[in-house]
Amino acid sequence: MNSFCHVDSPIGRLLLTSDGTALTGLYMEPSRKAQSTDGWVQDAAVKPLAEAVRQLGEYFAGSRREFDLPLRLNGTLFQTRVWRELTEIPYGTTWSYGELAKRIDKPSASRAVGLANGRNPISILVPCHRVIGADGSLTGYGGGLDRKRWLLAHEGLH
Amino acid sequence: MNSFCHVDSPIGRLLLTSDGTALTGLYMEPSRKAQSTDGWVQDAAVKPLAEAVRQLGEYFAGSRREFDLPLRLNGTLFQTRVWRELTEIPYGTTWSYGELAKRIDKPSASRAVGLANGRNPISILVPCHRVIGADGSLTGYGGGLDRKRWLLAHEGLH
DNA sequence: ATTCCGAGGTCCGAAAACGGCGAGTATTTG
DNA sequence: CAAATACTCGCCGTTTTCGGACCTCGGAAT
Repeated sequence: MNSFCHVDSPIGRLLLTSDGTALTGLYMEPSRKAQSTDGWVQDAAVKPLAEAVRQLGEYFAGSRREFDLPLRLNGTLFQTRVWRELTEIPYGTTWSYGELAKRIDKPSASRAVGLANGRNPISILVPCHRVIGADGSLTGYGGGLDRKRWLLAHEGLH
Repeated sequence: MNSFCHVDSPIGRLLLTSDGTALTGLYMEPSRKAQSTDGWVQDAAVKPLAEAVRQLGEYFAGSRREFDLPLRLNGTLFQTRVWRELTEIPYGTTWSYGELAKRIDKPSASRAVGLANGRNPISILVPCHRVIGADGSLTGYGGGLDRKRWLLAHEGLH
């Protein structure tokens, strides 16, 4: 049973989704890639949703640097490898797309990494905002570069 | 919840599947198009399965000529039209692929009908064995021509 | 800084291949 | 001469394949 809920944050309202046992999505609104919730149930009491809301509150308050929550990442083999690797980037740290590519043994797939990055279904918790260009430029972000900048600044960078 | 069960018959062991409310498949074993039952539950007590087993017993015993059971047919628009039309063919009767094609208002799609026929997920209950070539030849059958021959003979033909 | 090009995974549309056919001609048989 | 086979070709929904385009890059050359 799929459920969802919303939560407000310094970077706008967030949409969280869950299959009941794990968190399956975290989308920023408004955003082009708005997830459709047709036929889903709005229920903030679902365990993964409630837990995510709590940890996000602590993250934005500055008292939490790591998340501990079951995530379910649905994607191609390559995408899930990228997304899992993303969760290895420490708080307040940035990697380049190329570094991430090397980490998953595809040293020349940095551009494909960017593509997979853009498909990340769980923003913030899977910290795709911590990946920037090799020259230090932010290059892009699903929720808009402003939010990427905000998140990195919030983690003490720049 | 998907469940399945097996039943023996004069033409070999049959695999039956159900989504809990209707019958979703009937496959002959061994067969190339063996359905995978990964993650499914073996439970012959599920209503549609138990009912199908009972009616199949009567069919093979010769005391039943029509089936009465909820079926769920998953396929393309064209396929479901073909499969539904198949259930209109009376016991002990054969149609040609071309006749069936005319019946669904696609008089020149006899070859496509053959294709859809081969994809029939519920053998016997959706009697694709009652369709033969315009010249009377059996032409083909998912479970093998021997079984097609047997079924037609069982229904008093040839 | 800017431009150029090669890299690789994914998506999308077009095109071709693939059959459980059938009708119409050829070719073979008694 | 029939009548039974054999071949050819058009038929059409589905599946598979293939070729480009796209993109949150990076390094080398201007």
